[in-house]
Amino acid sequence: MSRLDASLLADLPPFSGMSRDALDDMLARAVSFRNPKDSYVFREGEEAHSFFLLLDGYVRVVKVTPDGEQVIVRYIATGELLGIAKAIGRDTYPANAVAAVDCVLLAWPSNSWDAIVAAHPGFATNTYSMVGSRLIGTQDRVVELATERVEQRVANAILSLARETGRKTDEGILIDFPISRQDISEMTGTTLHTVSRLLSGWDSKGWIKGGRQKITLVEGHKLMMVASARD
Amino acid sequence: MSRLDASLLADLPPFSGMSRDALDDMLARAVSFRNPKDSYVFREGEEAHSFFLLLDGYVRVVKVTPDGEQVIVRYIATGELLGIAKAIGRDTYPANAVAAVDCVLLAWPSNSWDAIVAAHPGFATNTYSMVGSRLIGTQDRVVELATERVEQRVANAILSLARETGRKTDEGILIDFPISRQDISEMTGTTLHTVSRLLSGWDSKGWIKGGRQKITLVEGHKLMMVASARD
DNA sequence: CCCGATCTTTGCATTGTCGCAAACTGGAGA
DNA sequence: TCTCCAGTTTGCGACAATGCAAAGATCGGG
Repeated sequence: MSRLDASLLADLPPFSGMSRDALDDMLARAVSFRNPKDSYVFREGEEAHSFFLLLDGYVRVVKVTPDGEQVIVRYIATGELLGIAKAIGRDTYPANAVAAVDCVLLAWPSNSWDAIVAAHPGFATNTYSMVGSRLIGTQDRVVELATERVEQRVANAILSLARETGRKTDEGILIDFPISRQDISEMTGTTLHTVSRLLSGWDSKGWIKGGRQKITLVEGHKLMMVASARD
Repeated sequence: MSRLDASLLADLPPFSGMSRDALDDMLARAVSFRNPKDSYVFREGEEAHSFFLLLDGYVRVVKVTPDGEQVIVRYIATGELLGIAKAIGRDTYPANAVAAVDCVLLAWPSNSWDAIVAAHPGFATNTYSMVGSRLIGTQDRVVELATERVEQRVANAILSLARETGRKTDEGILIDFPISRQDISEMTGTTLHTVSRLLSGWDSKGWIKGGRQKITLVEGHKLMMVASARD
């Protein structure tokens, strides 16, 4: 296992406002490991033995319906926490977490949650407000699914992905991990066919640049027009 | 203002596990008031001066889209907390809360949140796990909107309302507050017309009994069949 | 370097749901 | 009791999105 330094954590939102000593203490309680692309970090229903910090990579949080359809609940980006079941009074994970690329994670045993919270109230506060942000974000998603048409939802999904995980290239803003038409459809509640039709339409207008498991946002403002179109 | 007794709170989930003294202390910090039907408890964007416990009645939590469409995010039933912005690191309310019937509420000033949490860690834990349940419930709602058809979503909405707020009558389980077809449509992301068509269809089959702002669930298992129909 | 698996595109028929319009109904208030 | 209004029902045409099917493109591995 590689050596880890507190400076790794210092700039990450979950640890903001914490002293160097506190970070050392947090690190001392954690173990680091890797998850290759497409492997599970945890599975829905599984006992929540650990909670995690994503040190590098991207993780997809996925729910599966009784008849096998997949829905992507959210993407976790580098520096975010995941699997914090204990913080919300659960002892099993409520969804599946899959590495979207090769990932590096830090894991803390769930049974150390109370001790960590007691020792680091700032960490607790940060975590609870993150849960709150996710709740609000998920509610916004409900509003979106309830009121907007597919075209707008797909435009919004691409804009958020570009915003949260985008990397600037000379063509535009590239979404930083492999993402298929199918993935976009599972984020927006539609089919890969419809997504493909929309994306190739925008591609031919030059608003985005598509590729195999790749999307580059070229003209963000055009997509914003689509996303907020009144009709 | 009427006299309030700690026994009012003792059985409510947010206060479970708390001592009588602790409940007295909580009560001492709160003020009670009434909200007539259709009045706002708080509005989206407003500074979160207080958080609330619903002592009696039902409250609708509503979001409004840029073009004026309404979405009902959730119903708050008697005994639940609402407006706990401070618990999730916010200082404005993220949605509107409207009394669905005449309501009685208890309010605590938001700036006493930290003191209350420090004095009553059990209350804090209960609150955080409630936030977690709401997050998980909202995620389930996303999955539902993304994968199920209108018919199934409407069936599910009625089943949950009956489960959470139902009152047994001789005809079946009556939803305990006035609820219009429009309300159901705002919960399920459809139009009042489609809801009306579905309900009158089920009514003529005897599965439910409709009325003006009234729904009675007669044959729950039939609706469960609809809700989980593969096609 | 070529093959096969995976991902993407596109055409066409079908349909679930909406949007509009109009008639109906029940209950509250005068 | 009558009136009025908000809420409900229902018909019908329109269309967004799906489902199915098949071809095309791209990448990784042998």
